[in-house]
Amino acid sequence: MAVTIKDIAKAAGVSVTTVSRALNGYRDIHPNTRKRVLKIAQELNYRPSGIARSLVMKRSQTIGLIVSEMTHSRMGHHFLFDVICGVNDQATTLGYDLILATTSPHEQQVVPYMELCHRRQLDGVILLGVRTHDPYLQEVLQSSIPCVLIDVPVSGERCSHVTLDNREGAHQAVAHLIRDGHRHIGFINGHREAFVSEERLQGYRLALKEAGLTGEERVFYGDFDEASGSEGARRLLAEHPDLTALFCASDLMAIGAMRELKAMGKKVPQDISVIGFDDIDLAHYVTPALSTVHQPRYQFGTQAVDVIVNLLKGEKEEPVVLAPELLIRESSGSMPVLEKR
Amino acid sequence: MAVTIKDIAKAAGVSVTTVSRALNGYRDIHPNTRKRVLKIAQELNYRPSGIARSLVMKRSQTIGLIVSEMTHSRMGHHFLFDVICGVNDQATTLGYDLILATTSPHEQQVVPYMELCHRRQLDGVILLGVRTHDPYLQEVLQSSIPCVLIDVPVSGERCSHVTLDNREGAHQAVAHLIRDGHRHIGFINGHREAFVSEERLQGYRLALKEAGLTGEERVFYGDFDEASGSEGARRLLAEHPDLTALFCASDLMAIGAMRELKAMGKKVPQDISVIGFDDIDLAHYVTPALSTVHQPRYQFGTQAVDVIVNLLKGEKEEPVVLAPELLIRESSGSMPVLEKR
DNA sequence: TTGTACGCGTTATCAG
DNA sequence: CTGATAACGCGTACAA
Repeated sequence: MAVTIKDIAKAAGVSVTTVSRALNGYRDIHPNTRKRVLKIAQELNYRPSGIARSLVMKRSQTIGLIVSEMTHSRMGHHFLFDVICGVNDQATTLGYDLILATTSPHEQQVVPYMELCHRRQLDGVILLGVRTHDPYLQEVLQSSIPCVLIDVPVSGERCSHVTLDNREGAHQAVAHLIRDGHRHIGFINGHREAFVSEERLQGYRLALKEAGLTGEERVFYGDFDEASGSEGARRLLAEHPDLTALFCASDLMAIGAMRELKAMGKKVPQDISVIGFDDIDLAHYVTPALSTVHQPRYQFGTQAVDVIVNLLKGEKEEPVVLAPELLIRESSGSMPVLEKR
Repeated sequence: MAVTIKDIAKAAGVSVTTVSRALNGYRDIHPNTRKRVLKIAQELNYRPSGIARSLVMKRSQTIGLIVSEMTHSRMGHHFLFDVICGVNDQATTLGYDLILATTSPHEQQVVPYMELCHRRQLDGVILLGVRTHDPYLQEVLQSSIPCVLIDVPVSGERCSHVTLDNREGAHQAVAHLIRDGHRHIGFINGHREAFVSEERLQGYRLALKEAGLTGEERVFYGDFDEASGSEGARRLLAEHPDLTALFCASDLMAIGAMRELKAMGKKVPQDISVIGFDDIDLAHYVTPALSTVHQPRYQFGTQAVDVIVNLLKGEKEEPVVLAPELLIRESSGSMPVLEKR
């Protein structure tokens, strides 16, 4: 059906070797021969077969983006889409194709990591959304194919990661609240199986400690989504009515918390301040606009590709840790100390 | 490096043919031989090469999802992500791999459609975000590989599409406004190069016509994003101060319009009603919550895959037209006739 | 039931 | 500068 280099060879009266050389820009070929071959290839509307090339070259110019729990995980599209865009754009720029695959903690038990990679001859893999105990984490390290994890601080021989300085991000947010006069600050964290949760907890603790508030640790573990934010607010305030600020490990939880606070008759930020994490689109559309810690999601994607491509060249890659940025909007403010006491 | 059927054959003392047959579940093979082969394959940790298989089978079990203007187009992730999820999930379910590729009106001129398809031996393609004058539209129809367009009402021999009944969606929204007493209804449409724009315009017109409001057509063409919604509101109200309702071809434009209206000192919905289109997440987070026409985005994806897979089987496929659903929230309401006059 | 031989489209090796 | 020839990993007539 489709025209191959064999057809071109025939039409040009040369061997396939020569055609291949002409097409791939080798130097040891007569300029005229090349021109003729190129012209015929053009006329015949020749398109190279990446498949065949992959088979013989043993590399596919393809990277896999494996996302665990794409639909349900973390903030769903609020977080994932930008990362995917970044990965896609940069992969395209660097001449790689992108295969999108999804999995889940369960799926990971039935389909081995290497199965996915080998089937498609993936040159490298970017892994997104894996939890601390997921099977793939081990398999990745044992695998011979380069991999970069996003938001999972694991590295190895052919393995690196890109993430945010989550500790610093949480620290900035909580330190800001403290500067605003808050002394009783609750923390609605993500679930324990996310690496970022531990890091953000550390940032929260650090900020409290710096302010001599060590005994004031109030943590609730949610699962990053809105409903758990509501629950967190309810629980924390039931146990600790003196809380004047809430720091949340995701914007979605912050929004859930704000909804709950409103239902409780508390005004944000007059009665209680709220700061989120992620800076998803919603954050500046809700009322009041949500103060939050911005994550450069698109960059996560582009950087991950950069790292994987370097890994592919055999270079050892240091992890990439991006900087958070605290954005203060309307949901946080000074604690009304004077009025209250 | 990796273990092949050749290795298995050697280890099992049979020919590669036998191995191939055993692995692929053929019947004409001795049960014991099969067991032995399977066992050895297992022990050797064999993984089949999809690449090699694709080469010989001439199909890759891969479908391409080609998105034009992924980052900038239409509502960006608000629309795309869910579709991608649907495509991905259903493709996985049906045993297909997914290659994600992006393009743009400009890119389409430099990289021919068939280039993309052939390089990866795509079995079929789902095309998203193409405009009325995009080059790929023609190429798709000439191509021999099956394709389904999303939101582009074009069909052919090996080509079908899935879309919303946009005309009906717009009609429902505008008819609803009319039932609420509105007589002067502006329409902020998307740009002219989107197929859906024309369809929604028809729905708007139909509703006006049914109410004997033919002369009341007030249309502004935006480009689906927030800023153009603001501009639309400004322009329309400047020229037609008597407007008491605005129907917008996207939620983003509706949100932009509401922002502008607020700036103009108009209250929604007391002074003017607003209805959007899409039902993106933002719609029910903004204040007032946005009335809108819901699109089953995830279904767009799954249906597209279903259609493409049937097309692959050689079946002729009818276009899929999904039903819109009007959701009335807070941004629209009865026209305050009595108070005003 | 099993094996031989060939082909898929391409690149690489090595002579000429 | 060019051309046989052999891979790459797998499926499949055809034979045995």
